[in-house]
Amino acid sequence: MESVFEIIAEPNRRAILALLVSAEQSVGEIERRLRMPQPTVSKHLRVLREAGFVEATVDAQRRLYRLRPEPLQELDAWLAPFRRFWSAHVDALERHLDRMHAAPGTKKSRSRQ
Amino acid sequence: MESVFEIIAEPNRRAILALLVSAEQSVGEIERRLRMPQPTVSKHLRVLREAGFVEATVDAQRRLYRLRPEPLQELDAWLAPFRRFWSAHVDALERHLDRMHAAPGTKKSRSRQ
DNA sequence: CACGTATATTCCTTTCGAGGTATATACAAG
DNA sequence: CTTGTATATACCTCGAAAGGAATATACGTG
Repeated sequence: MESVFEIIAEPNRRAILALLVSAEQSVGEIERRLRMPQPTVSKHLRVLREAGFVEATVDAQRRLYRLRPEPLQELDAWLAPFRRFWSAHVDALERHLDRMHAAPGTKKSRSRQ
Repeated sequence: MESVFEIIAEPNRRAILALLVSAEQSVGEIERRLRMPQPTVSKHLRVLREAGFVEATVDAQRRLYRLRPEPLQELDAWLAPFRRFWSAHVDALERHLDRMHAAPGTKKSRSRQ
């Protein structure tokens, strides 16, 4: 389970991350809110911790988990080239629609090129 | 393999997507460029196709695969809340550094609260 | 139609990760 | 020191997905 991508492939882990985005939570709180067995929560938290997605501070017997930004930023960076791609795509669509609007009756106007 | 996240968890699939971001490619081209056995390429392309990441057009015996934006946009949308989180984080860090700069000698200035 | 090329599919095997149950560890309080 | 609470870990089992090898399908050409 090397990569950021594998880490967030697991739905329960994504749920935990989504929960932590608002505020830090103890294991028990996560357990209750997500209705997830405690060992499951602990195991996923371990994975998230070792991958740098979360960090914990000790408060008596509790551990308070909070989000760390780096791995998600890495994911964001991975998306960058594709973002360029799809904005180009939207532009192309807009131009296409513009052309259709400019020349309305041209039924078989020429697909491709 | 339901989710977008599971699809991109596989490194070879990410490589294929990265390759297609510049231009459409035939299966053979992908095979050569990524030095991947042909059945492997075809199987990953199937997964990507069924998940809507790519589409193919037929050109004689070749199939030309190209990227589709939607699933990656979905991923981008999932990231949005976290983006808000980490920009807040950066802001907090900046404010913190500003304060340190303003009051330099205050060694044990008060952790927490 | 036979053949070559391009791609898809099938079958098999192996690996890995997730969940469940039980148990260990850590801390607080009486 | 015993008990209760909070969290972590160990062990086991199961399913799913990836890779390899072989084969099927589709198309073009002589």
